[in-house]
This record gives sequence, structure tokens and C-alpha cells, in this order.
Amino acid sequence: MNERIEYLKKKLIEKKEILPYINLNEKNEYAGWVSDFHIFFINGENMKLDLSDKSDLFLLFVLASAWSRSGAWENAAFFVAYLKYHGYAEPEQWRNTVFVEELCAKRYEEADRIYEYCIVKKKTRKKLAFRSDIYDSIHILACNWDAIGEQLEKSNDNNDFESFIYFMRTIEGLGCKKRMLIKITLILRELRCQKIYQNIPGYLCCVPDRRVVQACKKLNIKLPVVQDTKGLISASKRLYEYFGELYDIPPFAYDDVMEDMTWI
DNA sequence: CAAACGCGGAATGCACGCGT
DNA sequence: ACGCGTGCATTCCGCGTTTG
Repeated sequence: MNERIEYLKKKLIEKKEILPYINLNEKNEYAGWVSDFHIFFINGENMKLDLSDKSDLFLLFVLASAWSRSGAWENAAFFVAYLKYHGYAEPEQWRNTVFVEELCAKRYEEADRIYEYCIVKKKTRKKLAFRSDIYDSIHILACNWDAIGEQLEKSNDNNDFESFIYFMRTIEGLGCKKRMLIKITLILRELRCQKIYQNIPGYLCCVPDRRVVQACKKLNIKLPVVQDTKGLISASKRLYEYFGELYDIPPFAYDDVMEDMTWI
């Protein structure tokens, strides 16, 4: 393994306090993105998802679907905070199409009001937007919620989470074009980080998004191109070989961590 | 000759500036 | 204040090209 990769890992750990999305535990393993959103509600509570809680688990899937869309990542993060704060996190609610339409109709004002109850250290952007098409996706998630839960249990019992990835791929309407792809491993990563299921292997938990792919090019890591489930699994496997319990975070953070590197 | 690769663009909804 | 056009962001996919 080349020294640039070791340097990146070392720097990442050094900068973990500065870069808010790097949530590491005391062993310097990744604690998961949803373990801390770095958003505080006005009642003093910290925005996070406890995945042993049923409705928080639902919100993890909502986040993954919202993140499968284009647009600034803050939009998806604050959208989930909005749902959590208002208690809009029950699959039963989202199966009701009237509820979905009503919420979708007031998405502009709700996005504008977010900073009335969400406090952040540093505002990364002033304007937030809740995409209209994710509301339908949440409805689809809610309608498939029982089957998703069964598939999770089955995968854990059979020690086969690849079939969970394939299953998620069969659901239409959760992603950018049609179906969710690379954010499926994000779901598994968060579940593994919070130790909700015992049999999720680490190599199914790395997310080869655009940022990660570009950093890997700079690091001379040959990442398989992700265009289907098979490619996703092999890319995730490769990332895990290099970064282990830090998953995809080092290449994700590449630009932020290596900005002061002078010896490329 | 099938499988893997990789580029470019479709898809989608919002941001932003401009003119009226 | 409002509508319009252009550009942005990101994922996912089609299809031609390379590779073993």
C-alpha cells in the first residue's frame, strides 16, 4: 500500500475535529454519518439517527433515497432533520397519499423555515430546497417497508447481505433515474457502524460516489466502474481493502484533508 | 467473443440572473 | 412580483471500445 494512502489516513484522523462529517469513535473507526448530523435543534437536542429505533431506521432509508438525487447534500440532510423534528417519520403516514401531497405542497415554506429550529455552527449555504420528487420516493419506501424489513432479517439470518443489495435494486422510484444504486451500501454502512445487524460484512459498506471515484484516481487506486450491482460490490470491496473500518471516508475527504499537501 | 471498462450525456429539479 | 431561460449538481445508463 503506497505511502500517500497512509498519509491520507493519518491526516484524516488528525483533522477529525475540524471536518464535521468525519465521525470517528475512540478507536478511530468510522462511527457512521447519521450518528451525528452536527445539527442542533432549539430544544438542545442533537440531530442524529438511532437505528435501533424503528422510525429512525425509516429515516435512514429516506436519507439514502434523497441523497440518490442531484443537488447539494445539505438539502437531503436538513430534509431528514425536518422530518424528524416534526415527527413525520412513520411509514403509516407516508402510505397515505393525501398526507404526501399536502407535505409536498408546502415544501418551499418548510425549507425556508428550517433555520428557525435547526442550529448549525457554520452555515454552508443560505438557501435550502426540498426536492419535490423525493416525496413520491418516500411513499414508495413506505409501501415496501414491511418487505424491506423482512429482507434485512433474512439477510442477517442467512449471512447474505448481497441479496439485500439486489433486493433494493428491484424497487423502482427511489433514485435519480429510476432505482437506487450506490447509496444502498450507505444504508449497510450505517447499520454496520451502529451494530444493528451482526452479519453485515465491511466490504459491502463503502460508497463509491463521484467524490470518492475522483479521489481514487488521484491516489492511483483502480476502482471498478460502477454501473450496476456487481460493479458496486466490487468497488466497495476494493475500497474496504484499502481503508478498512474508515470505509470510503478517506477518499471522500481527500480534497479537504490534502489541501495543504505539498509533495504530490 | 464475452466481459469489463470508460466516456459522455440523459434525466431531473432547483439556483440565479434578467427583463418586464 | 413574476415568468423565463440558462446553468448547476449528481446519479444512473447507453453504447462504443478495450481487454483477456
